[in-house]
Amino acid sequence: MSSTDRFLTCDCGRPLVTVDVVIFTLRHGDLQVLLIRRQHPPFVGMWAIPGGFIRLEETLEEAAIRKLEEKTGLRDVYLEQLFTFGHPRRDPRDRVITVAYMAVIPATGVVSRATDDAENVRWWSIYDLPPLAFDHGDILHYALTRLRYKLEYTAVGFELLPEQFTLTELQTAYEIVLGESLDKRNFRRKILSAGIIEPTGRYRTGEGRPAKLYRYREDAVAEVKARRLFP
Amino acid sequence: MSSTDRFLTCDCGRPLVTVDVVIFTLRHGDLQVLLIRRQHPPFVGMWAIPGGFIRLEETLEEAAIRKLEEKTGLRDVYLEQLFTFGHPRRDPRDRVITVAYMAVIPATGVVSRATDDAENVRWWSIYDLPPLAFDHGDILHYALTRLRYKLEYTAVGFELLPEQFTLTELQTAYEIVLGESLDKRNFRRKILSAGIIEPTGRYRTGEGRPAKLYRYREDAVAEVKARRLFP
DNA sequence: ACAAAAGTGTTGAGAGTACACCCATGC
DNA sequence: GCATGGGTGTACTCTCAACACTTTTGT
Repeated sequence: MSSTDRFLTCDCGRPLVTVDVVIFTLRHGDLQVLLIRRQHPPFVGMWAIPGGFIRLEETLEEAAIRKLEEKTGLRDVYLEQLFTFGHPRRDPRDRVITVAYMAVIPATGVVSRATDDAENVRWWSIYDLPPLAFDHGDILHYALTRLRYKLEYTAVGFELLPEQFTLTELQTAYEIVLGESLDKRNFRRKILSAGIIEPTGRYRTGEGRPAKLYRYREDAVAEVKARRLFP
Repeated sequence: MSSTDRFLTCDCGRPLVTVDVVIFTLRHGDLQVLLIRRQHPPFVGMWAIPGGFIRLEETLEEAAIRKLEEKTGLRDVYLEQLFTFGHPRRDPRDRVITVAYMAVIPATGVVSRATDDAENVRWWSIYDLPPLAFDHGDILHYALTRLRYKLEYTAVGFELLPEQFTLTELQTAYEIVLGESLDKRNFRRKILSAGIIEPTGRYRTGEGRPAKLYRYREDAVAEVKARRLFP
């Protein structure tokens, strides 16, 4: 069944249910989201959050994982249910309820499929978005609020970085998401005293003094997953 | 259309969507939730969170408000979307996705309709629940976690009390929800310095010294509503 | 006068904030 | 040797936690 057919085949009083996945990453020193240009009515040519109908035999999270993999080729990334949007006229064709998810993928997460069709699938700065279809502006606004919020009391910020990273890279990631600059000494003390990262023993060389590389501690990863509010 | 019909009339690949409303209140010095005994299969005789199908022309929040009023006769109470539960087999009959809400009503909120049918609609202690239908145990567990969590950084606790209240009543409400006792002096200092309540000038008399009555400040009420994460 | 609940201050520990210079490497 | 980014410590403020007695009323 094509997605368009769903709007034609039923008059039983049941709504349609979709998942939409806000995919955040860091690119070029900027917080970006993956959007898709719509090819079909309504809102042709406008940009939309990747999403689609849930299948009857999959959970909501499985649907979100499936959509995420279709667009990015990635699995096993941070994924969290955000909110369910269900205004009766958010889609002009039919009653469509969407369960919004947020995914956070590492800066180096090579996203091959996203560039297959660069005209219609691309990354956008969260601070400079194109016109958006449906209520997707609301969804993105909510996702950004939640991401910033969780950055302060969970370790979700680490999901934006590759497995090994320097403290400066971590601090820069925080600064980009929060949209404010942080004090280097205080940031380092706070992160290190939290005991959630450990040095790998390796160094990253480049211009200037080599920087010590860190990784998240295994048990800290477990703790982050536990903080996903549900399940 | 009766609720049972919905399970018979469609084979179009669309799920059913319900709202379930976890209604919290304080009764007899205990944190309680309103539950309904199921009269129809599945899970006959087990207890369930009040809920029902959304109508095509109402928002999700309107559906939750409607369900809340049907069961309690109350409007204009604190209501917040919690999480959407959508395991494919959470209802054995059909694919049913439920958007869970949490309502918090004052201890004195006279709930007339809840006692119309005291056999099948009653309050239960959150700490001593009967066998629950569907995944309603998970939903209640999540709701309690969220309520405790928000108690610490929002003013949702005030929703459990009538318009005027004493500081001891407020502290007791916090202690009941959190399941731990709090220091009287620290609690009072923290609440008063937050500047969200003000004395009414009246006193409650009873045994012992009369207690000063407080109310939430109007602008604090606005702030609480703003803290509902969405919309 | 006494029972019952309301109300009130101080101290110590830890967390957060502000702030400026030296260090190790590549070229 | 100099440009580049990495790495470090201290003092002040504020918040949080622990802790016990006095005040006001009704009977």
